[in-house]
Amino acid sequence: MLRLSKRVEYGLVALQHLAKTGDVATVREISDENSISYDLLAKIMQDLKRDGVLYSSQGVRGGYGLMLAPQEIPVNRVVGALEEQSSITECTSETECCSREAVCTIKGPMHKLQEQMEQVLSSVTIAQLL
Amino acid sequence: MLRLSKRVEYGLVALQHLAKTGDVATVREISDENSISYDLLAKIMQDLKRDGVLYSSQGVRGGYGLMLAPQEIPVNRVVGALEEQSSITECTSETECCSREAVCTIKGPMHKLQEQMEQVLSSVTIAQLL
DNA sequence: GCAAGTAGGACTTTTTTAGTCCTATATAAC
DNA sequence: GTTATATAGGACTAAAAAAGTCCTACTTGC
Ligand code: SF4
Ligand code: SF4
Repeated sequence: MLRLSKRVEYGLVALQHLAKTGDVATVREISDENSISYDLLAKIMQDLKRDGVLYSSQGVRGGYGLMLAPQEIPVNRVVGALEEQSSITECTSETECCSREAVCTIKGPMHKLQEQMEQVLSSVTIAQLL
Repeated sequence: MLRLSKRVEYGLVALQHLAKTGDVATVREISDENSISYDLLAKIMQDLKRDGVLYSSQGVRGGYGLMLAPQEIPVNRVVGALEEQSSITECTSETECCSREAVCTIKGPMHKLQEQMEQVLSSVTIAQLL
């Protein structure tokens, strides 16, 4: 369906929120203001932290903050951090692919298409969402 | 997951097949040569015909053929013909959207991203898969 | 000590995609 | 005009992925 998952969408919303306020925010704050499931967003924030886009501080008065400037966070980084697979087809590496690989005649072109998609996604940053 | 469905993938393979041979082919021929489920491909071909990309002739010695030159069939046309929804988010029209629309702050940017994706998809044609 | 936070495992539900099965209809060849 | 070979298409099942929920543990400022 060529659709971005809700995880990515929520992630972008959260990053936009942090970029806009320029301050630390708790998951609760972000989820409330944007009508996003708290539990779901909590996981997303953890993933973004793991990826190095966010830092966190635990305990009272804790929360999440941006590790990078908004213009340093391209959308494809968010996709990479939040989705298992972000390839346009089952083909990930040049070598292992789907069961039809032996007879497949579109693998090469698909990889090129993939690259172009990546480029679009990497050319847009959080700063452009403000 | 930002992934093209198998329907689109198989559709592209089939179109490539037709473009390569430049002749009419039956679903059986294409499905056999490319190890694609016959039933599944049959539906795909019907959809591509409905969209005007292919013509068909029924009965003995029938089959499917291209209605357009390979360079006149961009990938995004195939996507449009084979997938219900091809938008990057739930947002389709400018007006109706998801339940979070009232508080959503990324709708505009998402639409722009969508446009760029479309452009990539429309700039690659079947001719480039040969 | 306790309230406010993040960290994260395990799970259920829902939605989407992929794949199958069966029947009807058209037509060229004989 | 019968028959084999095609497309046309409805209905269904199975599998995979995404979305959402629930519960517990750990951290830390006050
Ligand atoms: S069909 Fe071809 S392009 Fe698609 S996943 Fe398989 S090998 Fe890759
Ligand atoms: S969250 Fe915003 S961009 Fe996403 S579907 Fe809802 S209204 Fe559209």
